[in-house]
Amino acid sequence: MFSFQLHATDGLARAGTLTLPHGTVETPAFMPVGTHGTVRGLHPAEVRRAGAQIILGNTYHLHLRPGEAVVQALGGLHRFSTWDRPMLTDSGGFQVFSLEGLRKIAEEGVEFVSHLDGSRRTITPESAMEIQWALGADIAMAFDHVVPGQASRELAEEGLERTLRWLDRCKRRHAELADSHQPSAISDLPDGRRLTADGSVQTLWPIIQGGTHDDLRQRSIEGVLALGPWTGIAIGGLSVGEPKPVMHRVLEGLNPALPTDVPRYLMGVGFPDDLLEGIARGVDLFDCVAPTRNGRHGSAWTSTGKVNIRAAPHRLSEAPLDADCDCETCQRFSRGYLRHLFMAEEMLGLRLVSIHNIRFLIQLGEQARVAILEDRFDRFHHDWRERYHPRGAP
RNA sequence: GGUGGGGUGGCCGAGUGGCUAAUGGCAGCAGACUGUAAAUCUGCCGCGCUUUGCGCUACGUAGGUUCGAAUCCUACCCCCACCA
Repeated sequence: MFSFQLHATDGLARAGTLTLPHGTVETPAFMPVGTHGTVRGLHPAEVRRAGAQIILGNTYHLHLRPGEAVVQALGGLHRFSTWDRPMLTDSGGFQVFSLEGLRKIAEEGVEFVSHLDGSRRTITPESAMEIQWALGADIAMAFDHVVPGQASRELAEEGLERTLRWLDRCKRRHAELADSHQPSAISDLPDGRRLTADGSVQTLWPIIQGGTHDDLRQRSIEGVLALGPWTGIAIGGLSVGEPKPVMHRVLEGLNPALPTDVPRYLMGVGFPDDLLEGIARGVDLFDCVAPTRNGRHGSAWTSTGKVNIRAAPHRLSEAPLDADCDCETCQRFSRGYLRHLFMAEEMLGLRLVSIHNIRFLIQLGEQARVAILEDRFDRFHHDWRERYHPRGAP
């Protein structure tokens, strides 16, 4: 049910196919983020047409609202959202980082003050598994302790050691859930719908931490592998405030220690240039809120750099966002119209640029894959960088 | 014709002697955003310059009082309400 086939490598870059209960994912691939069970602003059909093979959901947010019991009662996250392809749920570990000030970390778990109503919610490694099991994504993520990019060695070490201890607990609880899952014993609702998520099986992926310290990263991966085997391994705690060269160094340092026969997932990355830098360093999967968030904010990526569609010069432009893009937005709408939509605060504008940005990243993954298969990734990467000059970059 | 209220920067609208080139909001301009507390946030926003500063112009118009006026006085112009 869970397998990864590596088709080709080009330097450290890899092209493969990941097989999951709800379908396959050709890598390298970008996974759009759908925190609340929806890629914000977009219809599942639009996400699909943008080329998405797999999307994310979030444990913390879906636990608070509507609650995993509701999702489960309505058939699991796939059926609930009508996204019938692969899905991955994040564990809430990132919220330990992003909701700093609203949470308290203890060995047992993390106590959150709900940002919705102020109520106290505790997420433990065990409950993160139970929630994700109820949501029913193909891939569940271990509950981890993410620390900021500027974190001291001491804090990074604390985060990585706790993440390892929690991983052990996640693995045990997830195994219990899987063992107790008897397809023949799925309880049914009176109307015949199944209570468990599609009746399909779910896999658990661990997360490597260790901040920006190479030796801590090594310790983290050794600890993770000792608890294996795994069907995929995630690299967490990057793109959280550390300089880019540091992220690159950490990825390079990790490479020799990573097994080659499982996909590597770099969590929370990234921007287009980061995607290629990650692929160049052996990463297979990415996710990031940037395409949708930036899209809503009027910031679009194009093959020749970043474009702020609200900027005055686009007022009379008939050109598409990106002449080289095959997305629905670029095939149909002018910059002038898109700018108008943003100035008028029409929601269509937010959606159209989100669609473009998602398609842009997915297309980038597709192009990289072809280049790797044809053994010309370095050339592709170089040429791409030559054209893409994000403002403010050297 | 009379009485009362009012005319402030692109718009709305505070401000009733110095701390006011003038609070706010809108509009406009530019930027940020990396496992989503984000359709959010930040900066600029009279003109010019050698721009952490300097100069000029400015609160209907003209004049006056004062060391100093968007703020006080006079006249005029215009707008609104009510009365004839």
